[in-house]
Amino acid sequence: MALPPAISDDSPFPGEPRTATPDAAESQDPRVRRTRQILQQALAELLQSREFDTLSVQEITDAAGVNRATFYAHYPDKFALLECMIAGRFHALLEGRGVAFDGSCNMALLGIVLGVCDFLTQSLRQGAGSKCPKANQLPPHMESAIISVVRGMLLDGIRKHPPEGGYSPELIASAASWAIYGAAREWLQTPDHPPSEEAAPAIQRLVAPIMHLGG
Amino acid sequence: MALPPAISDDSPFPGEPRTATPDAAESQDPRVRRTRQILQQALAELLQSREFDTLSVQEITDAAGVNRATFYAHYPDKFALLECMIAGRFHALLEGRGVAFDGSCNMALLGIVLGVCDFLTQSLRQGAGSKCPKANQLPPHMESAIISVVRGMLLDGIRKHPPEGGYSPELIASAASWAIYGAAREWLQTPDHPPSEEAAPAIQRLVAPIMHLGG
DNA sequence: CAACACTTGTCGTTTAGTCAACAATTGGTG
DNA sequence: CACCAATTGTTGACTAAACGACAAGTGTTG
Repeated sequence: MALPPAISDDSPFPGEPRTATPDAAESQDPRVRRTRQILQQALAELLQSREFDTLSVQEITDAAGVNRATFYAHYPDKFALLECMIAGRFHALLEGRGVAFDGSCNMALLGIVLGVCDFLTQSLRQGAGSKCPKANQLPPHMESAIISVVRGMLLDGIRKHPPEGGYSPELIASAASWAIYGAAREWLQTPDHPPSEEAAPAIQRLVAPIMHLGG
Repeated sequence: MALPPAISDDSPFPGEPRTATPDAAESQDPRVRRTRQILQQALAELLQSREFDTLSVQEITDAAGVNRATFYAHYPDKFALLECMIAGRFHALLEGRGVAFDGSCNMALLGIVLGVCDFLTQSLRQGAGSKCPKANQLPPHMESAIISVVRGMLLDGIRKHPPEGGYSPELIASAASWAIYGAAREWLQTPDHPPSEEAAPAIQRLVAPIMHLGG
């Protein structure tokens, strides 16, 4: 297997596999939680010194102290593990900041945008040791994982406070999440870019019209 | 069960249970390594804010994310867990300092004595938050655990370089380990005691004659 | 080309961990 | 005293993980 599988279906839970596990909801079993967390932790540590593409499933499971067959009981391949790890960590970052669609939608949106900017920054800083072919750029698997999480959170928010423009929540969420990521990426690659606290509100105002379509 | 079970038989491995597990050697299975480490870690964290006697097995397993029945598959009771935790951490301290009976026996003995002094000091510092009935004193379970580890290490050393006094290695190891602990305890309770680097050589010279009996 | 070392998924069997229930014990509290 | 709530070990059924082996694919080295 050389190419990562395409991301198509809706992401069920951050940090939890999409495929390969028939469990619809997140697993209650402590054993399952444990092994998945161990695997994600091991991957994160390996990524500090190694490039993702050079890692084999065997290496990951060895580092995790988990049997290789167990890996395949949770993730279809290493790309799925990477996605779940990214999603889980990004979700944790937002949760740690208390970002949620409880109060103002605009505040939540701003929090998400700021989260994307900061998460992107720290992800690039971490992988600075490896010699990337294209500098200041995340591997595509990571990008799609982040977008997927953002889309899920926006979808939650839209369903709590549905707009009235006739657009499907999925369409709005997809458009907005890709827009947020693209803008954040553009901001980060700009040579002398302002701090995230300054850029995020601008991006938020840029994307807000998509969210409030017809509202 | 109110009183801890007596420590009688020889300790097989530091950080590993003595009883309740039929495994003679340390377990190879990653699962049992994991659970034991998780349980010991959970106990260590709970001890930072709670007194050992007030902890229930349920609380420990809850903190560890391990089922209560699993606890009893590894340890006969919470006292055994405490012993294994202490033994494991003390053993790790010595290993981190490279203390072993490879080269000079006197150097190894000095390292062990120094280890006991420092381990005792840091153990008391950690439990400083809890209101101990007798200040500057470890609960008896911890004391016996430390002595047990020291005895095991001395036994290893004696068997590598057996003295010729006709005494059994077990007797020599027991006498020396209790002497070391007693001396270190006395040193620590002395009001204006010197630093461990100063006290350890003195204790070592005190105990050395026991070790070299007839050699 | 063949030989080689390595990786990828998958499978069946054995073992460890989970979970709910159990009787027995302990420690208050009215 | 009786009552209640919590803790202690233990059991049995179910499930996840470990382990070894397997066929098949991928380089790469001579």
